[in-house]
Amino acid sequence: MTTDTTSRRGELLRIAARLFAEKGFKNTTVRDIADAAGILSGSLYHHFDSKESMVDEILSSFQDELFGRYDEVLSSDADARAKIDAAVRISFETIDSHGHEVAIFQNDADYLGGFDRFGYLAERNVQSRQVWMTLLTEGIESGALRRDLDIELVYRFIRDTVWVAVRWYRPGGELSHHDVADQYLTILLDGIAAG
Amino acid sequence: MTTDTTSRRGELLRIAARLFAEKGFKNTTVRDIADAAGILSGSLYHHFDSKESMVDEILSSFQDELFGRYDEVLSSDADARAKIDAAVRISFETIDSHGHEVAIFQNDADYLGGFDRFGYLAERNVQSRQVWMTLLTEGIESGALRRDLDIELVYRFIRDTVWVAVRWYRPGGELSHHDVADQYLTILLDGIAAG
DNA sequence: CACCCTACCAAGCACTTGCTTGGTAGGGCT
DNA sequence: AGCCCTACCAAGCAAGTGCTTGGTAGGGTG
Repeated sequence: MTTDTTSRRGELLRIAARLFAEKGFKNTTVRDIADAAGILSGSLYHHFDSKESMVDEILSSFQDELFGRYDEVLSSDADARAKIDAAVRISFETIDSHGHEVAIFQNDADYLGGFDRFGYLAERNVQSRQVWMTLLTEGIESGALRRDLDIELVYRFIRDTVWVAVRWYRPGGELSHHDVADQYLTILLDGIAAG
Repeated sequence: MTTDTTSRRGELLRIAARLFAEKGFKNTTVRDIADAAGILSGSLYHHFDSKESMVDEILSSFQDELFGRYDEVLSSDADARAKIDAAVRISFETIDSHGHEVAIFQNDADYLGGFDRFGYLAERNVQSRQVWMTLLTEGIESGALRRDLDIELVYRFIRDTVWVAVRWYRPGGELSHHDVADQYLTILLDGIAAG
């Protein structure tokens, strides 16, 4: 046999991530994961402490990567509109490259947040809000964005719309993540009304 | 005792709907529902065939009501923009008045759709798409909406954004559903960019 | 009074769940 | 050859799951 030992663990995590994304964390059993990997459920515990620690590893490494990219945008010296543009594009790129992780976060963060070990999920939410509020405030003060909107609502609008696309976006489909981001930014910035 | 016999069933359904919305269908046990109602789990089966039939009843009656309202808008003689406006407002009103049902549909439709008895969920999705594509096509042809957008994408953005608000909107909070709809329609139609 | 009906209880069954335990195959290293 | 290490198997346990069964309290109706 000799499956590459260094990657077997990662392979199991990828399999688990796919199932968690498709069926939800609670609704995915360790036997589901083991079946998909061609082993028995008990054998998973040679690699991982628990089902929770699997999803923990999946989500935490994903979040670290994502917020690293946000930080790059925040600290860049582009103008407000360009930064908002960049932050939106990061989201759609992430849905393209890490769709499973995004789906798990979207669907199961509420449930997982109830456990101590997933406290960082709530922290990341706060952090995400700060990123966007900074960008939007910058946009309004620089005159790039209109002043007559509720900034809190605009934030929620963007956050929800951007991430919920994971429900229908499929990598390799007709529309690339660039296409989707282009269209979304057009709607967000200029609206769907004529003239 | 003598709890009003005609409403006891409905009361149990309301309790179940709240729990399904808060914790998800699969993650809500019949013991959770019974506890919240102050009875034993087995006693639920005097009123309902199964846990599935509870959520079935909750969702189907809700869907009937919702699509009845869409039909009214479609068959009205208002202009395209007014119809889109009305359809969006229906959604936020529904989130206000039937938040639990909307949440269940948003979170568990995928899972429930796997069972035969919930085939109407997929049908309703098709129907919803038709409603919106009709409205958007009408809007473009009448000149109310711009022609340079992917209509399929516009539909998805509207659908997702409108319903995902159930995640944060709370009836009786600072913002009424009218406020939210106003702001949302402004963003959707005219965008967030200045002048 | 006798009877019925609604709403419930008490107990438990069959199954699924996450996880544990003791053991094994087989490649690599000395 | 002897040994270790990684990856896995085989079996099963305790808790939790949806649901069933036989029974009961108590108000309403004839």
